[in-house]
Amino acid sequence: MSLKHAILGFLNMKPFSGYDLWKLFNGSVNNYWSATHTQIYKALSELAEEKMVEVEVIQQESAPNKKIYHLVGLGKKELIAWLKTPLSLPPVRDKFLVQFSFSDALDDRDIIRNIESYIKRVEEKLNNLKSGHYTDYLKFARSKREKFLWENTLKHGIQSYENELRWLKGCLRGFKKSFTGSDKK
Amino acid sequence: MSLKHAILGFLNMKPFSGYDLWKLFNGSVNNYWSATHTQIYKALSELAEEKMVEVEVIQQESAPNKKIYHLVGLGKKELIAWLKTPLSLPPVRDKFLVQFSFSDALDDRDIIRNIESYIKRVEEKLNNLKSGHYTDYLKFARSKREKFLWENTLKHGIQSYENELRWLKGCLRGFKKSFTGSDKK
DNA sequence: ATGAGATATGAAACATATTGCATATACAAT
DNA sequence: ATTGTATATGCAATATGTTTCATATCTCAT
Repeated sequence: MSLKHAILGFLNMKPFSGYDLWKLFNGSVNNYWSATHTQIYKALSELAEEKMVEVEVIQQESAPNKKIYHLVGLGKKELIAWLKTPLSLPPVRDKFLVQFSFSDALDDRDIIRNIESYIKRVEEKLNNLKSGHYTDYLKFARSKREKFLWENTLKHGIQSYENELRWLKGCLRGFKKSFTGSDKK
Repeated sequence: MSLKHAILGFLNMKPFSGYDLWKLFNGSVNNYWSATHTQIYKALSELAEEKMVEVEVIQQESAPNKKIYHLVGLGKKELIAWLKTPLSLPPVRDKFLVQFSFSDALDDRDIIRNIESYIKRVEEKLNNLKSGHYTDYLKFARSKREKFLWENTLKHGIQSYENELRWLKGCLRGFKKSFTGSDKK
């Protein structure tokens, strides 16, 4: 499970609670993995069973008690081993492309509407990434090297969505040019 | 389930058996969705239960019997409705980026090795896509519009992997320039 | 004061995907 | 002769992910 490795990776920086980790994941502080809180709590209790992490309970009055998870020897070993394993490309599973490639069953107008609506979503995402909300955590990098890795991870997201947008706009232009006028299949 | 919609999309072109569909999916004729044969057979029997498709059994002597699935009214309606629904961006879940962003725990050499190994995999994939193995089915397009959609779906794959490669090579160059020499963290 | 939202955790049910096993025939290559 | 590959289907177990529900306190705004 790669979620567990992502958690071990975070805990290698410093101890976190499940709630902290959820915010790190969802707040898209880094934009390469998403997870729900339920998933994270479950993974953490499994990691504790597997002796990869240790729990420290913090009594709190201002809010419910916290469980802080610490990375221990076995977990660190597992993390390093995983970080060194060569990964293969993830399987592609893109709903939009499924929709797009079967769209000959639709009217021209519906096809154009779909592309335009998806363009809007990608643009929103891109503005969000570029807005700088997500550059704050770069300050917490503990070395130039770590900062380099984080900056480039962020850049990956921006570059990917820019590329997606380029493709979408090219499609829209091409489609309108070739098929507008004949608005029924 | 989007797998079911992809299946309905294929059956809208012409009737297929589960085995045919598996080849269409895995043979990466189109490169935007992957599925195992087990998954496909299960989805087909569920679609039959839901009255979206109908089964026709073909007796064969040269090979085991075939079940050919036909799209019927209800399935066609469901397909058209789904094709028109605006989709949101898929969640990002990229193992390589998880590995990359936590790699400060590794030596320079291991980081470089990881990037180089991933570059090779992306290049293989790209050569594969560009080789033209997957352009044959474009001939089966029944309209200029359908051909346009399929060509652009293929182009999406190529453009995405080219973009990935650009990013990877930029990272590698940047990393070597900034950190080579100090080979321990 | 009343409700919304943040903090904090987790069980249970459901949905989806992967891996391994199982079966059976035909044809081509070694 | 035997191995491998293609055809053709599907069950069972496991892994992974999402959604819904449940609980409990504090703070801030209306």
